[in-house]
Amino acid sequence: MQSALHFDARQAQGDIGVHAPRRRSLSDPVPRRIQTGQHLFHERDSAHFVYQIVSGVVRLTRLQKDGRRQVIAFGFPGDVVGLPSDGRHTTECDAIAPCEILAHRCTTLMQPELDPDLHRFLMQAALDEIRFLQDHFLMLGRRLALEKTAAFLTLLLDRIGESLGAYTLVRLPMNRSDIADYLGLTPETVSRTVTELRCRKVLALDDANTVVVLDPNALRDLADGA
Amino acid sequence: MQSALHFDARQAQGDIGVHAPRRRSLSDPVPRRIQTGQHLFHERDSAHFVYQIVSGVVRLTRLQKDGRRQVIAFGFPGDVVGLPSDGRHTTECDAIAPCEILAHRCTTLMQPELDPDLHRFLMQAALDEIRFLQDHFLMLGRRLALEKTAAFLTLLLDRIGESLGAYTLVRLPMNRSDIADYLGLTPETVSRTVTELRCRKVLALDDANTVVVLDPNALRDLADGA
DNA sequence: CGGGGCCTTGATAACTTTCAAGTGGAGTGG
DNA sequence: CCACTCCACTTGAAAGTTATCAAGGCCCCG
Repeated sequence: MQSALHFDARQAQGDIGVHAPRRRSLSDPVPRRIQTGQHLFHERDSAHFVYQIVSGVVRLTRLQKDGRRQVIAFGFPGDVVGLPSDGRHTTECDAIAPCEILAHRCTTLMQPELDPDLHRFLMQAALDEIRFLQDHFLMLGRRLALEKTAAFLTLLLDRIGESLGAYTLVRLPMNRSDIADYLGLTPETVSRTVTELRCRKVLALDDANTVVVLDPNALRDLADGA
Repeated sequence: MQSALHFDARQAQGDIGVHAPRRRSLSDPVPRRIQTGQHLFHERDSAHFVYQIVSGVVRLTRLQKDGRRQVIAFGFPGDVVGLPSDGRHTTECDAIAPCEILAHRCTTLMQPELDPDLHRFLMQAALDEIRFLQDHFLMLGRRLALEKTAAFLTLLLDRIGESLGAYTLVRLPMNRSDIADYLGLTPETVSRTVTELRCRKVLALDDANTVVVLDPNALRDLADGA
């Protein structure tokens, strides 16, 4: 247990909504800092805020009756997470890296007049989220673990790749289990697949969570089923 | 080829937007009728309308480079389909049963003042769509074909089941390939799985597309991994 | 009556999961 | 500074599940 570290969403919402200074957008004036492992919200929580990731990475998950877990998405800088349905959050959300996060009032979703600019921003975020979730289907729908993993790494490459001379560095903020639960595989299979990609000289690993993409084109081809 | 039957979205949009009488909502005054096999829109089409299904069923798909197809969703009465990202449709959409459909102008998405009620309706539709897509993940993420198929049939049971005395009738508007492409399986595996459910007395089939759910609880248990 | 599409079923191959063991690095305490 | 522990990752072997390839049945329709 790490109750001392546990981030109480209701408490935080109180802080933000009641005590924090406000700007025209009714948003956090400055990003809130969140530590690894802390929760932003839980599934079925009454949703008072949506969250915009400024830095860091969060993990959105759904828990199943039988205890298994599905990772719905990872939230990277620029993403908006916590969009509610029927006034409630639809997933768990916790940080897998230290984050800076802006909170925006949910009321703006259904009341454009409160903040027209923010409202438009959130509408666009919702529409983009739909497209992104559809993209995720193409990954889960792929048949082979190699294709799924290559598609996932391609996504990260485009999203958080850091140029490293001729190659590109991808720092994985999530562990093998997270990737497995995102792709519908087991951690062992993910591990084996990464090993296979390394043997094919598509990747090199500095350590388990630091990937160097040696051959981006080969990676994309594998992702597309070549 | 069935070019005579092919529904040209741009043509239809012209009809709706320019010639059709308008109401306060800028929507179709009466539902437009669509026949099986006709397209509402294609992936990457510039999006001028979103569509509300009044009756019938549509199929939302994404095509892959290698020719494979992922069924993203089926649109049933009450659903809104065609929500755009970056002003473009993100999937193919065609009817798999005769449909009545209302078209709503996309401009309302980003300009609440054009029709506040419709705007709120569409925002809610977008948020609901996000939750629904997340639900779909739990199906695709399941490990066994039996669990996936049971989860899918449970969804249809709740959505379009028709009470039939002690049992519930589910008329499948889609074929085995559609189900397979929705669940990330092959048509053969879907067929075998349905046969298995029939052997277990969970289902009975009138014909291949007419399912009688004999034991809904068993179906739900299987869907949850029991 | 013939053709085509869809569904079903069978046999085999390919793939992934499961179970188990071993490796290595980070953090802790002596 | 070193030994120890823990945890994540990796690797191996066997079992289980699904895909693939192939064939047959059924129904609708021309």
